Amino acid sequence: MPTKKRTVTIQDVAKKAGVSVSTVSRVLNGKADVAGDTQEKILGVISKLGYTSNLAARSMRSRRKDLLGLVVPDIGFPYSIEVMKGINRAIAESTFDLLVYTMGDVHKSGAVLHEQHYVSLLNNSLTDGVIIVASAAAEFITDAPIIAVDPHIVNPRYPSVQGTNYQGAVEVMQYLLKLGHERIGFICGRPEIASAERRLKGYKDALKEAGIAIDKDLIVPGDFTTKSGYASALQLLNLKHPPTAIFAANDQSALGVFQAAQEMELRIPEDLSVVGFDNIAEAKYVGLTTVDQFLSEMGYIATQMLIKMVNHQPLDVQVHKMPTRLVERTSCRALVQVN
Amino acid sequence: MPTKKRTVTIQDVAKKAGVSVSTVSRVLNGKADVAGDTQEKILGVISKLGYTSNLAARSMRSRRKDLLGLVVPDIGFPYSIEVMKGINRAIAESTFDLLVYTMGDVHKSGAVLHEQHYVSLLNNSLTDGVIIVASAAAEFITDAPIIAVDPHIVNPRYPSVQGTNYQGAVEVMQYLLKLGHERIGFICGRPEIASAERRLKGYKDALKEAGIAIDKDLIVPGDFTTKSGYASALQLLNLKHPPTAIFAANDQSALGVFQAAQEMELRIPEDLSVVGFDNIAEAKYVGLTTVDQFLSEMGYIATQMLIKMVNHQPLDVQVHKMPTRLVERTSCRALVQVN
DNA sequence: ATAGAGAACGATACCGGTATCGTTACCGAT
DNA sequence: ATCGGTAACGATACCGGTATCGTTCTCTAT
Repeated sequence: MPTKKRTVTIQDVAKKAGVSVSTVSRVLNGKADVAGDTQEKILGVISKLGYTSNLAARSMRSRRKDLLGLVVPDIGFPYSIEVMKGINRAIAESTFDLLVYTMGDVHKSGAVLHEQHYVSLLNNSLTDGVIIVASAAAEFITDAPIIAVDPHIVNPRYPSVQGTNYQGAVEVMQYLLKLGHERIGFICGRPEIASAERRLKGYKDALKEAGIAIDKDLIVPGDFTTKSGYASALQLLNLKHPPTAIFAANDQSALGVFQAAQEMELRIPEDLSVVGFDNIAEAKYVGLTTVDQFLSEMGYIATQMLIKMVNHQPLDVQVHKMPTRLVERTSCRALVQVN
Repeated sequence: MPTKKRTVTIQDVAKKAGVSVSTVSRVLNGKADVAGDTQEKILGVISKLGYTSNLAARSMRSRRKDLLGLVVPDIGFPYSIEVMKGINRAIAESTFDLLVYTMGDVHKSGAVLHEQHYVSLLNNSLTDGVIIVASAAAEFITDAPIIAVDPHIVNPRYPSVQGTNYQGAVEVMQYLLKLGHERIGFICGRPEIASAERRLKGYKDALKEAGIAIDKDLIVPGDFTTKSGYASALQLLNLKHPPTAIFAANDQSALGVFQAAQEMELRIPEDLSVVGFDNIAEAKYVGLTTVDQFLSEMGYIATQMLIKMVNHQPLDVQVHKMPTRLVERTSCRALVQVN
């Protein structure tokens, strides 16, 4: 065990170089007021001592940190991953770095509280601005740049990037109806989340539009997980009049439908048509027809908007609506002749 | 635009509650020396004002932060994602939170420099310890708990969790040899990375062991990306004597082999056998036979080891070797009768 | 020669917390 | 009545940087 070496501070550098801390700080921040040879000497000492500045100390005094924060419920979710890819890309193109705060498990108790805590933690401490993904947190924050991707509530007090969940769901239904399906099951998302509610409404409205009565048995609960998708699919498929098609509120639960179908020895799409929502990476591999809501792009745009806010530039729009696109793969079958 | 509200500080809370900052701090940290009603009043003020403590300020003075840092090259990589899942799990079980630092793009210039910078940034500023994933950074760090997952160099000066890359590669080769393959192509990983080198050595040694001469044409370069896997696969498949099987240094490049095969209208496994390494999520969907090196578990164990280090508990081992397991799926075909 | 300007650098306050030590009030014991 | 002990709380130094202002020195213009 090596002796506990104290970390090198700016004081050490100043002493070693025979100058004041002020001068070292000036060199570190590229200010003009330093003679050429002094600067060289200080830089030499810095690299010799292996000095790196203390983020905490710096961010206390100076406003600008060139750092953006990201609060995400669960890093492991495919959904989060897609969004993060886009954020990553925007970060790589910018002068900012990224600090991700995660709470490990959304479902653990007090997660929302934690979430709020972290947002303000990042917010008034370390970062210039914060991106919140799929959350209701930070409703009380007013004093710093914040942007939400797919917020849980419809009209947050801060800017956001949202998918066109309603329109996307309607398109799915029109597609299934065109294929001749009339008994279409719907696996809900978490009811407290705005996007889940929008998709359900799209499902219902499209049926009404087509003159088909809504059968309550065909609408089953869910919480966006594969597990719940599996359970709900079983429920649907064991109905006396099971649906010919299932529309799951997201791809993760659609994957659960695949599991259930396999277990009941139903082939997709021959015996059952399935559509999801999100277009996560896995969807491609299982041939799931779904709605691409360009999650990565949402992350990308949100980051760019946040950077604008940090730089005190005006935003073109407070709410950026991201269009959706139906991605037709091999999980649906036509029951009628389609032109 | 709302007026720039100053963030609420401990001073504000103290003033509002009619006590000193010391007392507020005591309440925040759960110290005993506070009267019951005083505590209640302060807690009331805190929630009324929506106060949250400034991480930067706190971590400057107090040694313990209950926060672990993670430096990861690219959040979007399936490899990183798997490791992070395990870390996430360990974090959820612990009292620590996690701060992830990413630089967006490994391939952007100066990334290694950035990486080192971030490590020490987190290290001596914000976190109690740091996990480094797949990197050569932090060679110069000596003064704080650090652990590496799959480090780029063989013997880092700090503890690490490593896969048994050599053994895993040997097993793959023995498997392919048993299936009757003799012309086996190898797509390399990034040569500067220790694990890539170990896998290559496993490939060569297994061939030697089987008495098969090494054909240099069958060993092609790569850099762990799907793109390079695609290009290298084309190179192999256009050989005068193309291989009957390709062993890619990781799953990502194996995915590139799939692309190349599809383009050349070769069926897998009928016309070409493919094996990867890592067992990322995608591998399951395409039926890729690969080596599971339990990335998630590696992240989990590394986190637990780091927590021990932070708590000044002794480590059982400095280098935790994680065994590998061949996952047989549908991307390989037997050329001979196998008992 | 002297004033004024500007370059180069130092001294110090300050950011928002925590750690340490000091102070006050109140209690029972001598 | 005086004292010692303890509970409750306040005052202040300090963490490691940056921002601000002041100081010193040189050089040029008058």
